[in-house]
Formats: sequence, C-alpha cells, structure tokens
Amino acid sequence: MTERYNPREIEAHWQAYWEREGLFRVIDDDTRPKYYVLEMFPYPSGRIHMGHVRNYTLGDVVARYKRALGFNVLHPMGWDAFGLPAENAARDQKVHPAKWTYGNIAAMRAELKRMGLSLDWSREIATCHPGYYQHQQALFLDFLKAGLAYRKESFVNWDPVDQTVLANEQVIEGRGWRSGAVVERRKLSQWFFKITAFADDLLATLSTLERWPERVRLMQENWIGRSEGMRLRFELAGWSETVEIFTTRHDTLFGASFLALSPNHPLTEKLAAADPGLAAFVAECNRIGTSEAAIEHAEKKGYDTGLKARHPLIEGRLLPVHVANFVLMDYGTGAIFGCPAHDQRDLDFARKYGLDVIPVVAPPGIDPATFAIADEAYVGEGTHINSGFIDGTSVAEGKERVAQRLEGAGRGKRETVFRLRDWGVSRQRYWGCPIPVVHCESCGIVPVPRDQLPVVLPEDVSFDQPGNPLERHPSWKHVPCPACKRPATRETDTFDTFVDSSWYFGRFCSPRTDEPVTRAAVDYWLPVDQYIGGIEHAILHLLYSRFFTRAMRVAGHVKLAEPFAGLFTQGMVCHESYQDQGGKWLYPEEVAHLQDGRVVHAESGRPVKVGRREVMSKSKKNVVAPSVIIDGYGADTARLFMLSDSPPERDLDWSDAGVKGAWRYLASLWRMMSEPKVTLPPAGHIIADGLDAPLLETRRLIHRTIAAVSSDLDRFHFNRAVARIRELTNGLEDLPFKSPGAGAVLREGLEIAVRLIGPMTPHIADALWQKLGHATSLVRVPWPKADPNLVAADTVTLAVQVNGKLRGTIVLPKAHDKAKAEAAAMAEPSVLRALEGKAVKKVIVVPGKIVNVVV
RNA sequence: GCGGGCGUGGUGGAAUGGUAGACACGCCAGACUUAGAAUCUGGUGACGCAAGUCGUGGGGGUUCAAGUCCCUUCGCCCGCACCA
Repeated sequence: MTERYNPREIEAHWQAYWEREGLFRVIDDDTRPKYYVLEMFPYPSGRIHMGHVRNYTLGDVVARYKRALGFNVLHPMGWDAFGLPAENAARDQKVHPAKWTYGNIAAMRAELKRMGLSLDWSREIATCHPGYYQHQQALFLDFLKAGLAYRKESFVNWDPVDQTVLANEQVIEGRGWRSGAVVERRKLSQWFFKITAFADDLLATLSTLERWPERVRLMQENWIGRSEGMRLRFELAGWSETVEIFTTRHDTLFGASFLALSPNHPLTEKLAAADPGLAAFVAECNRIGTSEAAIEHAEKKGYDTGLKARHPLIEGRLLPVHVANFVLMDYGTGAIFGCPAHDQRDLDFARKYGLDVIPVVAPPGIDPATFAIADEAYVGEGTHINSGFIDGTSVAEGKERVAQRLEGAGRGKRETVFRLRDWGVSRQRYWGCPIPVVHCESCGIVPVPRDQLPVVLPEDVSFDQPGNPLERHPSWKHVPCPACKRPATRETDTFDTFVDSSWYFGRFCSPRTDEPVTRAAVDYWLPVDQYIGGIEHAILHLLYSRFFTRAMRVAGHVKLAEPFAGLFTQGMVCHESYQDQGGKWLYPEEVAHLQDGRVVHAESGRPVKVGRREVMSKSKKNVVAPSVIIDGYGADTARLFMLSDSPPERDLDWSDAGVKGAWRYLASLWRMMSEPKVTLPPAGHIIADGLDAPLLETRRLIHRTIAAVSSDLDRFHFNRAVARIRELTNGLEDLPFKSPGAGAVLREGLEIAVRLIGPMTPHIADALWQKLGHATSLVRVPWPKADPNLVAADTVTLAVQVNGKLRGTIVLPKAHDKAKAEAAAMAEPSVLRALEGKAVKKVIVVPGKIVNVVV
C-alpha cells in the first residue's frame, strides 16, 4: 500500500533529529576551509513574511551545499531588535518594549525553525540584549578615542508634536509621518561617526568587491559622490569678509556672472540679521524642509544681497552676490560662483534675474564668433574663448592653468569633496543602545569608564507622553561625573539602529565572549563569504557596515576592511492586490477566482477589482502568510516554490498554482521512491559493466545532472538547478525497466536526485535517503561527484544549416573530422532538398557544433 | 536630467555567437472515477491539410551564422537627483 507523502510528520521528525544531533552547531576549526554564509537578520515584528522565507531559503541552500562540499560552515541567526515599533507598541498596547520584543522573537524563532534552516542557534544574538549592546558601547568608546566619533551641531527634522527627530524618510510633504505636524529644521547637538574619514577608501575599494552586484557598487559610488575641484576665495568690495566657494569648473571662471550663497550660510545669517527681506527669504527656504523630495520641487529663487564680489582673475569686474535656494550648505562650502553659459541651474537662475550669460567654452567645430547660449547650458568638451590667458585651451588644460595661477596667487587650492556626509547616530528615543557618555558642567563630555559598562536602559519607563522617556525618567540620567564625581547627567540619546546592524556579523564569530569580537574568531571567520539580503539595503546598511569594519580595524579588533566578500541581493515577493467595489483592500483568501475568469468576493460573490502584481505589503493586504503555506504544504514545498521558476535576483510572483506545482513534484518524488517501478538492489550496490545503450544514456543523464546542478548552485541559478533535477527524474520515469541492470541505474538516479535536491528541500531528502536504505542524514553525506567519462558523451548531434537556416541534424561520434561532418551533412535528405539546383559556395564546419552550407 | 537594468509562447522563465522556447504553470484531448479532487498518458509559439513559411519590442548593421555583438529607436522598471 502506498505510503503518502506526509510533510507534517517528516518535517517535525527531521527537524528534531538535526537538533538532537547538533548537526549545525559549528566550532572554530582551522583544518577545513571555512565558509561564512549570512542572511540579513530580521527585525522581530512578530511574524515572518514571504520575503524572509525567500531570503532564508536562499541562504540555507548555500549553507547546506557548501557544507556538503566539505566546508566548515558558519550560518547564524539573530535579531535586529531595537527600534521604534516597540515603542509604538508600548504606547498603543501598554506593553513594555522589552516584553513585546522578546515575545516577538520567540514567535518568529518558532516560525523560522519550522522552515528547517540549517542554523547554528547556539550563536543567536539580539541587539537589544545588554550582552550585545554593551560591546557596542565599548566600540563607541574606541571610536571616540580614535577620533572617529564626535559631537556637533547639526540641522535635523524636528517634529514639534512628538518632540523627536525624524529621519528624512519619515517626513512626508514637510510633515511628520505620524503626528502630521509641520516639521521644523532645528539645530541640535548630535553624535556623529566620521564615515567621511574613509570616503576615499570606501570608494576605491568598491572596485575590488568582485562578487557584489554591479548595481550596488554603482549606487554606493554615487552616494559617496567624489568630485575633484577647487576651493576659491572671493573678496567682497567694501567688506573685510571673504567668501569661499567650491567648484569643479574653475576653467569657466571667466564666464562667472554671480556668486550664490546657501540660505544657511554663516554670511547669509549675518546679513539677514540686518535685512528683514533676506530674513523672510531664508525663513521661506527653511520652511520647505530638509527632505530631498521637497527641495526637488522648489523652483529656483534668489535674493540679491547687494554685495559685490571681486572677480579673482579679471581686474575690476564685480559680481553680484545672491542668496539662492538651490545652494546646499552641506555640500562644498555652501557657496558657488555661477557660470550660466555652462551650468543649467546657473542659466535658469540668470535668466530669471537678468544676469549676464558669457560663453567661455566653444564646442568643437563651432565658430566661436557665432556661438551663443539659448535655453540650454553647454556642459561638453570644447575650446576656451573669452577667457584671457586660457583662450584656446581644452577644458582639462584650462583647469590646470587656472588652478596653477590661483594657487600661485594664494587665492585658492585644489580640493576633493564628497557628497557623503558624516553619519548622525543620535536618536531621541528609548528603545535603542544608550550612548555611553556623561555630560558634566565642569568636565564637559566624559566617556563612561569601561568597567562601568554596560549603560543599561532603565525598565520603569512610560510612553504616555511624547518625547524621549529617558529624558523624563526621574533618576536614570542623574549620575556622578566619572571624572570629578560631581553631579552630572547621562546622555539620553540612543544609537540609530543602523549602528546595531553594522557589526553583528562580527559578533556571530564569538557571540558570548566578553569583548566585542575575539581576534582569533574574526580572523578565522571573516569576511562573510556570502551575504544575502534585500536590495533596499544597498546603500545605508552596507556602507555603514563597511565603515564599521574599517573603524574596528583602526581600533585593533579586526584585520580586514571589507566585511562582505560576496553579496547577493534577492528580488521581492509580489502578489496581485484586490479591492472590493468600495475600494477596501481584500486578502487573497477572501477572493475567489471563478472558472470563467471572473474574480469575486468569496462570501458575497460581488466583483473584485484586481490590481497589478506588486510587493506584498500589509497595507494592500496582498500577503500570504508563510505559516499557512507551511501548515498546508510543508516547508519543503514552500522552499521549492521559492527556488523554482524565478531567478532569485528577480521579483517573484507568488501564485497558488506554483505552490501546488512544487507540492506535486515532491509528492511524485515520494511515490517514485516508495514504490520504484523495478526492484532496487541494496544500498552500496556497484553498477556492473555491460549496460545496454538506453541505460548507459540514463547514466549519462545522471552524471550530466550532477555537473549541471553543481555549476548552477555555484552561480545562484537555483531555478535552473530545479529544472535540471526535474529533467533527471523525468528521465528516470522513462527508464527501460526490463533491461538488466535497470534497478541499479534507477537506484543511482534516485540517490543522486535526492542528494542534489537536499540543500533545497532537506526534510524530504533526508526521509527519502533513509527510505533508500541509508542510516545517516544527508547533512553528513558529501556532495556527489560527476564521473567525467559519463559527462562527456561519445556521440554528438550537429545542426545542419543551409544559408543559416536549420535543415536537419546529424549524429556523429564525438571525435570526428570536418570532412566526415560535411559528408554526413551532404547526405541528409532535407539538406539535399534544400540544395536542389543550387551551387554550393562554401561549407562551414564547426566540429561538434554545426555544419552550414552556403549557396 | 544622470546612472543602471529589462523587453523571448497565454504565463513564469531556459539558451559559452552555433538546433530559440529547457523546466514548469496554464490550457486541450484521453484514461481512471457515480461525480469532483488527485493521479496517469498524449498534445500545446504563430500560420498552413502538408511540404513549408514566419517568429526573441521596432528599424538598420557586423557575421557562414545574432535572443546573444554594434548603431538607432520605442516601451517598462529601479536607483540618484539643484552635489556646483
């Protein structure tokens, strides 16, 4: 009687077995080559979603595959556990953030365990645990000492209702995302990490990250935004002050027609104090907010200060000084010179305010006498005109000469500036890692001594008022100054949660030691050989981690600069969305797809509007819960579906049909092995020589599949690997069962199929492996090796073309010469038919590939 | 605007310049079933009775040979965006 495929039973059994045997517990071991595979750790929201299932399935395939290849594999899991949602839950549900977070962790851990991931749970960490964050505090002290952490005044988005700082992405159309209050630009003292200290290195080293997606490297390159130029000093007529500007186009200096200051430039502020009109203009600019989106839509506006600047190269030429809303204080010096002929922004501004437009670069092949600028600035290469001593030079040559002249005169110097800014890490929030310093009236900022770490969050806090609970806490912040022992106050800011995730990969190497990382452990395990996660972290998380690793190297914790040798960014999981007639979003399970193609509400039968496929999100309810799929079909089916069909870097459309297809395949595998069509010899049986041709062909298929799947897994082509395995099992279904030795070949094929699919669907693979008569788990079985003699076929099929069009195929021995191939091709009836009455001009023969007859 | 990616059957997707559509989903027909579900067998790019012709967004080019390389154009997606 058929034993049915019962994933529920199988999966529970093997998960318990793996855990009991401690198969995934890893020890630091120098004898085998190491392999560190890591997926981006999750935020403990309480439930896993399909994005997690995809991410962790991909990582688990890599981990299991590398383990089978003989690597000592580190594959850990942890929790990115600090952050605002816990405080929101505390406020809304009256539950303490710690309790809420640890509860969520427990729930998600249980869900993850049901996926059958080959994780070393003994290394689990949670960033909200003092055992983790005390080391982060120690690292901060190291960075402080090394000059990589500092405090400065900076503009922030301030929500006056919630009394907190908002990140740019939390400001929507100039208002706080939750309170709806108009966000203010406020100057606050904030802690910063000096990421700009490594700007050059972070940029230059990108090109060495060969196993990173090109796209991510480009995004980081743009983000760092290096540009080479000059810092120039302009004197102001009738004033003792000077204005410094930054430019990359000092060769266009002869075309300068104005200077523009940022609304937040110190000189602007000084002038505004005496000029109400300017003060109003600055206020208007600031109201727009700091969010990039707001700036984007702002039209170019300026305010003439009445000041005149002296042109540094043209005696007697004076340039008006404006304050302009498009000049950023954070970039360069916060002031520019405008050359309207060769910069579109400057041109727009000049046209609006009636300023001169002087062309100083003539495009190649254009008569300088007739060259004029209309609505478009000319930014290309060319020859300088109207430019005094650099007339006739190229852009590069002009730059060089101007730079030499101005540097010689002490009016400027060459400089490289970056778009990248130092990383502000202060957050006025409770549920984060406390920044371990004390503010003392007499000593200033005093680091908390290391023997007093960790600075632990107080537990008795309330969330019924806006603002930072640490600030309001009656006693927590009051401590004696560590230096002078007089009353002082703790820093009440906590770290941005991106800090927590910037070094967790290092902590996993020695998760329980009483130093942040142990040298021997990180020297052995780092870098992470394969990191896997979402593209949404292409910039911030990855850049911060690269910074942290460098800073930790400065502090002597690690010896390397790049934490992630290989990076894979997976696509997202998408689903159609559904809305009823009232526009209310519906969950997929509330919707019925009728035979006639109509889509209706399952209960009411009313028509449903089907939206496009997009990323699963709670707000649109186009989500499918992993637990439901695992309950219904099992983890192996969910994993197989995640890997089939779509390449992992692309978005994946969730479909019920696809899940059913994966299920059907596993069920058929089960049947193939439960009741093989021919009796199998016992495990360990050696296949005898003298198989007939079809059986030999099957063996070739088996070994070709080993080679193909191995290469597919190496290259992250999981969808192809699945297809190859299906091809193999399709082939095994058609075996000539009556031939002598069929049972032995079938055994070989089934065993290989099970071993190849093992990394993807580990539970059923172990169950079938046992069913095939083996005592041990596949986890302990090495990856199969293809027999090279069987991979190489001894006959090949050549395509035969006439004038490039396929006319037939011929089968030849693997070793054949051109003449033989040509003769065989010429004998093909279909070729003869096509050649009838035509003269053969030449014949192209590529042995083993193709014969092309040209007429 | 700048940068990057992608356009292949009804659908997801395969194809070191060398037999386009592997492997699936769906669909069609048949078998088994009281029926449905499940399962099994066969078929399935388009046109054509067939021989065959046409087919990888459009146009052009290189080549004996182009989904693949080059030019051009259209469309979609993503990232960045007043960065001086």
